[in-house]
Amino acid sequence: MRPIGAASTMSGVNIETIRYYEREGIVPRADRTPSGRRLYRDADIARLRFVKRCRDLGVSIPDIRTLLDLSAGNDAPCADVKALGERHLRGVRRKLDELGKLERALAELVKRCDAGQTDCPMLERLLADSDA
Amino acid sequence: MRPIGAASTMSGVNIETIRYYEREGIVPRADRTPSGRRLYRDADIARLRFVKRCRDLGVSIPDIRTLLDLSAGNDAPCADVKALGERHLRGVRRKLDELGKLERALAELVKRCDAGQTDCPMLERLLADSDA
DNA sequence: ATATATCCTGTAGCCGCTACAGAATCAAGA
DNA sequence: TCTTGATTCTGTAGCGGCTACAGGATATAT
Repeated sequence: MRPIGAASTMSGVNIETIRYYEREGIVPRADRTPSGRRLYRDADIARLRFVKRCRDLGVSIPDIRTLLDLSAGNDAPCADVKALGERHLRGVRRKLDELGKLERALAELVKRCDAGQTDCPMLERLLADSDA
Repeated sequence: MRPIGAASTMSGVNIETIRYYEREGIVPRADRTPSGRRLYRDADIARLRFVKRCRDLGVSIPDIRTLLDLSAGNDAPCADVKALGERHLRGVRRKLDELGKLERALAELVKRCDAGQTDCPMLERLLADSDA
């Protein structure tokens, strides 16, 4: 049973964020000392770490809720978890693709821009009327 | 001089977003009809399109402000614009890299997950104590 | 006893919109 | 002219996922 600071260090979740998760019901309300300070057992900290891992993977809070619900059921229906993972993966790949296009567009803009000119080709291009 | 709906269609910027940009001072306060409706001339719409292009490239609002300030100066200091573009490009590449790692991690998790099992390897891995 | 660290609640802010509600105004047809 | 329906107005609140206070209580170390 550790205080919130230790739980934060051990899980990698910011203290304020832990309290936020509790408010939002993503983690259950923590036990308290007589004076009202939160106390965490290892299982609670593991749960925080789970949430952290998911967040680092870009999983949304609602999706994490779903995963936690699934894992809480007697049988964890792997097919459901997999479906969620695949859906998320598709989203990530879409973003990756968009970001790649963006990178190329931006690199092209910067490349045209040879410093020292009075009229900046990058600005000109962004300001231009046409979309070409 | 067109009403906001036309300006929205022509620039690709949502009506509500146009009003938001005006509130935030990203675009100047539009002229008004006697009854108070906004009117846009082509130059205003071009400006909206500029903002839109930048946003599509992932440029932040503060950075767009900077670009607009730069372009408003008598000489548009190309070096400054280029610096901003390069900084932004570095940010994009960093994100691209992170997203790539995420994609691989997620694909690995999903791959391990052969549907139909009682215990889901994906959940297990996310719930595991170790970080390995 | 005191200093400092940690914790509490509650509220407000961040970004960049988006979504209302409720009222006014406009354009076009009957 | 009247009516209908589309468009616009202001103002406010909400989104996600935190983060940053303020102002106070409690714990720990010297």
